[in-house]
Amino acid sequence: MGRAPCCDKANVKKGPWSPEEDAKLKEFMEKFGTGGNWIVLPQKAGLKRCGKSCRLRWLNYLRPNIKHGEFTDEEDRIICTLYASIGSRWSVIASQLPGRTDNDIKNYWNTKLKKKLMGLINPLHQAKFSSSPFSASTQLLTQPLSQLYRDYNSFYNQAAPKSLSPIEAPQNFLYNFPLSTTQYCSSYYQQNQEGLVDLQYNFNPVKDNNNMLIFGGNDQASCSSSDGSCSQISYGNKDHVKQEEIVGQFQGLINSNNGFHNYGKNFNGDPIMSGLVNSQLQCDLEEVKQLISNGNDNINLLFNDENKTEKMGMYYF
DNA sequence: AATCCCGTCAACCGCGGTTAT
DNA sequence: GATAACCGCGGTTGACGGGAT
Repeated sequence: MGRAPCCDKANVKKGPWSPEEDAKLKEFMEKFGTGGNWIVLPQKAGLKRCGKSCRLRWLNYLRPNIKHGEFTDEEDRIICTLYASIGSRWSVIASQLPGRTDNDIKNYWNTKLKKKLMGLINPLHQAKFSSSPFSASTQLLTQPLSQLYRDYNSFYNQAAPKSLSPIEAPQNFLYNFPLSTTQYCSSYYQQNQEGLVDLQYNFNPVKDNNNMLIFGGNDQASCSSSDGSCSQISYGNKDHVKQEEIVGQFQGLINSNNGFHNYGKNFNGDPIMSGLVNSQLQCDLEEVKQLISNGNDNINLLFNDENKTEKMGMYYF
């Protein structure tokens, strides 16, 4: 024998909530809280609703400190970064955005943010940067990372030096990418004496023991969740690094996404980049995700100012 | 003015893990 | 231990409003 049914399914109201229902629920919650049981709440509060419906209404709309309205650029950046790292775990993403609900973020992603990103990387825009050595074609690249770095600087120093402001990103940044549910790959980037970017990488069969994703160095930002079940996410120190360093990171990330197993060094000892860089950009969701993932923390480049499209083209090739 | 189309978002549905009986 | 509800989550739906035709 199990429990008694939670409610009389035939006698509960469905559909949009009326202001009167909202008022009842809000008043009850403010006086008594859930009491740890959503199922009996509607009865006590005098609502002809299923407890599940009450819970949703409260969490997504009525509870205090809910933020409605436009998402900020910073919020955009966080959503993109986390989506690239952990996928559609909206509750975890929501835990990083105080006042935002998972439902809100999910809707925002599906209706706006995803399209925004796809629009930014459309072929027309690609054409604008077709002279970039990084957007030339869909091809297999096997160049030393340092050469890519030089090419990139050479190109963009001529093309648009003024629009590239210093980029905020952690230095010596440790990225963790999910390989599977039990395996993560870490890629580690540093600037060497010549100002070029070396790449170190290793495979960690140790996903987080505590469901923790680590995005950076030593400093951590705390995380809390409305339901107490949050996965923890910490960010590293936010040293400023120069554009050149970002380039190195970015190259490495592309490589990461095109197959970790191909990672390696050439005969000269230079890290090589191997894998397809797709300039056709037929953007389905997975590809948007991949593109975000390529930029990873550098996604903040997209949300810096009015010239978002301009910057997108520069950094996504 | 009527209709269609599309974007938005609140709410529902169903699943998987957990918990009470 | 078995059963069935609870709970939280992510995917999907459908009502609504505004713009286009």
